[in-house]
Amino acid sequence: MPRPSNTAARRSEIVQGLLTVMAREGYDAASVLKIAAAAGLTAGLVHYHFESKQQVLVALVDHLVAVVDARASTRSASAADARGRLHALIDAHLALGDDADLRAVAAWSVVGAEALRQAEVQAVYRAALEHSLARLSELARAAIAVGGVRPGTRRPRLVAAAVLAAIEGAYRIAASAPGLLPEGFAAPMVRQLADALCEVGK
Amino acid sequence: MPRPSNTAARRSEIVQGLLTVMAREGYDAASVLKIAAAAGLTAGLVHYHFESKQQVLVALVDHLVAVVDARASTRSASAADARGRLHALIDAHLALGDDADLRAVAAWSVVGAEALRQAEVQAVYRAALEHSLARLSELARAAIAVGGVRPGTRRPRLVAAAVLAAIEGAYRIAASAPGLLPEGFAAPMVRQLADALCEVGK
Amino acid sequence: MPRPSNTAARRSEIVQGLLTVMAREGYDAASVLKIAAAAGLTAGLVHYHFESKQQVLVALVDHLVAVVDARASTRSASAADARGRLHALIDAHLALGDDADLRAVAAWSVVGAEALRQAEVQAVYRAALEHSLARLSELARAAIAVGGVRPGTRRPRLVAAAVLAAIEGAYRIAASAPGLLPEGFAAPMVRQLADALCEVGK
Amino acid sequence: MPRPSNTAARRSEIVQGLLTVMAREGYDAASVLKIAAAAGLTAGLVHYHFESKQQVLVALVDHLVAVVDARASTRSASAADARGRLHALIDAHLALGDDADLRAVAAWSVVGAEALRQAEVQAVYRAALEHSLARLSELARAAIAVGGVRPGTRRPRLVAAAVLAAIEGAYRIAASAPGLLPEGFAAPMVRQLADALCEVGK
DNA sequence: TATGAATGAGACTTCATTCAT
DNA sequence: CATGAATGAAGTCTCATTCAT
Repeated sequence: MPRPSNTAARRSEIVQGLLTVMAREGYDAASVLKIAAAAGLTAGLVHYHFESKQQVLVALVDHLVAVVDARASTRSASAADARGRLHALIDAHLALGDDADLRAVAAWSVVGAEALRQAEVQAVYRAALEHSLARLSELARAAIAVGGVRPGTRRPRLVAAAVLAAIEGAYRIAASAPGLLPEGFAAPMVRQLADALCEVGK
Repeated sequence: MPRPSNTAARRSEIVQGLLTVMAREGYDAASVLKIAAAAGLTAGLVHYHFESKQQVLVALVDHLVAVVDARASTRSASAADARGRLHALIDAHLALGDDADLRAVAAWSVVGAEALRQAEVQAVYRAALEHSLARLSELARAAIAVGGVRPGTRRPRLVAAAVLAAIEGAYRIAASAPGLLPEGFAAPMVRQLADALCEVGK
Repeated sequence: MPRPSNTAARRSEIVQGLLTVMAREGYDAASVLKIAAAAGLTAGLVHYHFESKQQVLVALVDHLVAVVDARASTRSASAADARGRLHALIDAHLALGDDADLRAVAAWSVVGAEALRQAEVQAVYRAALEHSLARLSELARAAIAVGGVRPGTRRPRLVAAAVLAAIEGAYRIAASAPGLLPEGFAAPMVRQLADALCEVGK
Repeated sequence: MPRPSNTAARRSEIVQGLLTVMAREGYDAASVLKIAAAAGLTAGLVHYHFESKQQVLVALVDHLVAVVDARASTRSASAADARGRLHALIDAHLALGDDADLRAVAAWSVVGAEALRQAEVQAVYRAALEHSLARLSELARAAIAVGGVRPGTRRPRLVAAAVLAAIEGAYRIAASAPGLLPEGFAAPMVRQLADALCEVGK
């Protein structure tokens, strides 16, 4: 009679531990000992559930992407039109409502830097950006098309790229220069940016 | 007769060493030994010219900011109008003409992550962003004002923030997900973004 | 009705697991996890059947000795004379017919090194050598005695020691410098060595 | 003005440290900390002078081979004839005069076991055996040739192999089953073995 | 100024062993 | 009997920093 595994739960706890520590101190300073302590576990156990510290980071990236995806689905459902869905996607990325979000933003900032060095992290980071870019492109196309115009493929892609860059930049600024932009400023800013570029594109 | 001091030159070499290594491997992995080797020096000498490794990083940030500033001055001089000067500033940030630029972009990406942990780095990183933000604001105001309109203070600030976020985001994407956006895409994209927001603001 | 115990079978599987892993990676690198995996079991189970990893090693030594003994009995039975029985004992040690033998040779090599550190292993290793030495002595005496001569006690002991050393050395060379001596070279070599020393001793 | 390097001396001290500890506890148990302590140094310094623990082992093998070679040269010089030179080479290997020799024997025993696992160690161990084998072959040929006989190539090679195996085996037995053979027994035993095989070969 | 040896702390990781289930 | 989660110690190695020369 096999004992029920608690691996999934433990892995999740460990990922949260990394999220917490990494948001505060970066990846290298997030020692396995600190990660474990933040999760209320021992260091050895981290390596029982993960092959290496790097694998914890990869799992964390997966988690962060999943959270944004889930938020996007929820918000998108209650949007009235294409422009509304574009805004919903932007908001899903830039929602900074609570502590958890702030930690996630800081962590995402670190992930980008870590992608420079670790091939596997770069792959998953890049995949996340590609995913966002594709969805943004699609929504931008629909938003521009409103009113019967049939946009080409270039304009939506430019809008998507601009929105994605602004989102990533807003993350960075919020995490690394806190208070430089007023709280709650990011989402409306990027929405206006998207609107302006869509408008001009018509 | 005392030897002439070569401290300034040595400091500059060391900063370049950090730039090179950090662009490739991040800050923590940029050991003093590697930095020294990249500069053709020995590890001990780094600590003769800098109090700590962190001080080298601070010096590097200063250097990166100075390079962008110098480039902005040059380009701005040959601009015809307010919009041209805004474009010049954007281009100064996003010029990615050669290897040195690519290394600088990657390094700047790492600086942002390091700002999360080191108060002194955060201060200088933040100061750099504030500096850019102020100049962008000013130029945006002038660009919007063209035609006799007198914009308020909010709109230019929003344009500046959007441009700054897009620039920082473009850095990140170029460094951490190379090839995701086509080469040479960033500068025109941000220029169009700025134009669109200025236009709508009129 | 209690389940019939499978302890004996399990212990044997575990010993085989250690044999396999140790031949490849040495004793320290043969972690309990690897031993268990090689036997298709789990790590916890190893400690249910053995008090410690060291006890598995002791059991392995017993196993290796038993295998050689059994082989010696078989071969000795079909030998015509004293010299033939001496050759049979040599062959029993140096038979390297299949993979199992090669693993055993490598493992025995590691056992010798481990005997340096672990008193209990040294005791059982030494007992095995004493056992071989005694039998070799006895057979050497009989071989020398052929023709009516009555050898003293020194000569047979020297022959036995030389044969034993050559056997142990052949193990070592076969395991740690594979291919240095041609395959199948060891047994005839030691037989000739034994013959020559017996001859001279007459 | 370059400071004089003490690296050579330090490396030698570290190698001696490994020799001491390894003779007592084997290779895996010879932690870098213990090696350093045995040499009166700190653990970090070991890695300053050696790339890895394995490299210390390789250096130790080189050292052990060099010691035997030097001893062989000395003894060989005062030998009267071919047989004498063969005896000198045997004695050079099996001299067990002092503590240093005993440690060396135990260490060599461990080296053989380690050669099973580490390719680089195997290479250097094998090279050492090949070197000995070639010299033994040559001397055996000369010893057999005494009296005008011209031996083939097979017989000397067999003598050399037997002698080498007996030497390696004697090492093993001396190290791992101390006292099993009387002290000072090994060298005469192998000399007689060599003589007997040469005699028969004529 | 410059070198390179030296230190000591701390990082990641592995592992024998225990134990609740 | 068997599993697999959990622990705690220990191991190798890296590194910023110091200092005699």
